[in-house]
Amino acid sequence: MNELSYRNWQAVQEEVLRRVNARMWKPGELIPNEVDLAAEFGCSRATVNRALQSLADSGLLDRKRKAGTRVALHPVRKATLEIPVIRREIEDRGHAYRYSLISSQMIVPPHGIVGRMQLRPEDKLLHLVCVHMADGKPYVFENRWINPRVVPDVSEENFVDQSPNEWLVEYIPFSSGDIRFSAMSASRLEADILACNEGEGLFVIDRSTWSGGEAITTVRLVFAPGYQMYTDI
Amino acid sequence: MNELSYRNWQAVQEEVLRRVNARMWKPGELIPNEVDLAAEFGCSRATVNRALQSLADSGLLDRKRKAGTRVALHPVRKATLEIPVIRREIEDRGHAYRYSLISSQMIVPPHGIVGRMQLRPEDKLLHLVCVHMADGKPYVFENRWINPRVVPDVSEENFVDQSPNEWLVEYIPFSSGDIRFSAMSASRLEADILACNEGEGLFVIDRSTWSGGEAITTVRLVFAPGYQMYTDI
DNA sequence: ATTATTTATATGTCTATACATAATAACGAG
DNA sequence: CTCGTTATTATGTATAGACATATAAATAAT
Repeated sequence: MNELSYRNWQAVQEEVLRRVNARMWKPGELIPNEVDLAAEFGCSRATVNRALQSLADSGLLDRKRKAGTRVALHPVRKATLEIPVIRREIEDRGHAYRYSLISSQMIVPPHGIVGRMQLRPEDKLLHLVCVHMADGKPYVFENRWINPRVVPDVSEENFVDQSPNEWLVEYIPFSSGDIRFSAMSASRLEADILACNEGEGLFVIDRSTWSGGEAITTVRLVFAPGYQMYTDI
Repeated sequence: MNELSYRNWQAVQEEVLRRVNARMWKPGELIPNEVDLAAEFGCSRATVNRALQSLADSGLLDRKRKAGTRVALHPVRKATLEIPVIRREIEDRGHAYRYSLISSQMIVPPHGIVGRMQLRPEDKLLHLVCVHMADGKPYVFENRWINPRVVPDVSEENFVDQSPNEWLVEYIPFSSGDIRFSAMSASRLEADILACNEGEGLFVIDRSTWSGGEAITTVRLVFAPGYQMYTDI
């Protein structure tokens, strides 16, 4: 049927994708094994492996040792969002960046934060409230808690010139965490800070960062109306 | 300093990660090339390559041919969101799924949709409005446009028993697209359908799907209050 | 000094081969 | 017929070696 050979993994991937889309290999079905595909495509098994593994990562295929490779029954779409440093995000969009610290205090956090960060009830955290602006207009409201037990240097920093967002990226190791996207209605506080109407729908990111077993920081970012997070799929 | 060898790519990756976190290799700095690292770690260059490539994918390293590999100056965090079929999302959370079609008509879409889907102005699309429910409570409001030129089978389907969300996943090839996350304030329409207050902040996903050069479908999903999208990072 | 050309080099990828590993399928004992 | 053991098999991954390719740096030409 096809005498051309697919000599690189991208070409193999495209051909596999084509066959899945053309329903030559239907959802749930087993596809030929790597050795056979390599023979058919005129390339090595490693090349087929690279192509199939990448498609499995993106959710189109399910692979299991010995069981073989199947077309995913419910292809879970994975959207990869890039979460940049806020300053960069604003500057990349061609706006002037400005940052302003609203408050900074070392206090015992409310119950919710203690739970989420798995702290002892009496632990004090650095609580920072600040706002990032694009061309002078409020862009995002940052409400952050930092654990000074994990980040001792944080005491020396006053966060007047540099935002905690940026400071942490620079001084804290690449670590694990979780992130939540949601929406909220602006309270009086958010409306004031973001210069919007009370009750308006706002995009929210809640993020916690961990180093080993300890919480480094928890932050809520509330974006001004109109904010969108975009990605290709 | 260290006589152990790192014989698999995960071990190499961990060691590289450790060195970056320990600031042995600082942000912006060039790290040794693959050949040298392979020699040091006692493994082959391919193994080092696998480890570094994976770290570059996750945003920790910047790699360029001839220029070498650097620790990223602004490590862009990438969050991978899984976008499941709505029915599955609801059922996985242990709730009873129900779906209800509100309206279905073949009409010329408004200007915004024509632009986004790059249609000719007179092209008619199938417009579907429906709601997905979890344990009888509104969960998400689906507002969808489908291009019958690309999906001819859509005319035979009435979408009473099966939601367009599910039908499309099943019958439409794996294809490219874009996705937008944002927030909105509930209008009268959303408030009625989602049984919430007018003006309430709601989480919104806008998604367009393309096959080759043609738009297949555009959908706006408006989620009931309290909805969160979660992922590990 | 500026621009075009060449060269050197680090990453990108393919190959063939080998062994590891998970998991199914076949087998055998009770 | 059921349960535990063994064999089989497809994927997972390591290796050495080779060539491809982008591009920074050096060199030559203008």
